[in-house]
Amino acid sequence: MPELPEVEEYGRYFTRHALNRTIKRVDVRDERILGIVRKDAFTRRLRGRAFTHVRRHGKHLFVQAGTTWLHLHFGMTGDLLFYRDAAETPRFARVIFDFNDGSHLAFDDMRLFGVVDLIDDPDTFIAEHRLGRDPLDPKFKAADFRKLIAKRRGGIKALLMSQDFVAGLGNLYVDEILYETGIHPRRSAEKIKDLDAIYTTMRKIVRKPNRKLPRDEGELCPKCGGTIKRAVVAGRTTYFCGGHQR
DNA sequence: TTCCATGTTCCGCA
DNA sequence: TTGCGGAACATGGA
Repeated sequence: MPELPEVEEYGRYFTRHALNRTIKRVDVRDERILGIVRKDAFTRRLRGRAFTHVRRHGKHLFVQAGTTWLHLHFGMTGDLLFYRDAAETPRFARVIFDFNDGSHLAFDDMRLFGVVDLIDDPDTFIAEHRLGRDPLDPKFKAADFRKLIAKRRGGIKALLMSQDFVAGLGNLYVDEILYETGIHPRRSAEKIKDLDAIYTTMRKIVRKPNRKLPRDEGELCPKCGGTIKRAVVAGRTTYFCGGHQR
């Protein structure tokens, strides 16, 4: 379930379990999960090393291992699992790291939309892929958000989901932000007055998701009693309240 | 069997 | 140049 808050949690999970253990063996079970790097290079460059430091930007996780960085993207169904007993190997493990102490870390991904790769430098990656600011970055202020949005036009939902605008928001959290702020997902960004409310709500939800938006068409809105509607906006199934979201 | 899925990218069109 | 809709990717679950 990977949007920013989930990827942040994977980062903490990685830090808690898989740092500073020597990598004894790298098992690439399905090469389709790899990005640029080929299987033999991937294995060779990590074997004997240890992961030392985890960094996240938007939905991307970067883990330092000597002079290289492991890059993880979770796609729709990516997951991370640390375990000691090989019998616990998850069903769709695509890459498994075996550590010297007998423990394992698996990247599990049923649909294979995720990516496991090696990169030289996260900052270069972020720049090259034109990723926007991370909502959890303490230096990302309301004034920065206002400046950014002033340069853009188009529907607010599509904009908030654009990783080059702000990195890390996906379908569910954008719906949540618009529900909380009472904004219709198709409203033009340039017509929104209260940008600070979006900024504040975005930061709040990404820190502590509340998942209050009902995801059933026809249900009554707990906020205003309006009817929950379902539509396709920016190419994604969207739930919003026909009552208070304008 | 059919539809749908918390993501990204590429293409054609306006 | 920007934004948008649609399709593609791969696979299982309801």
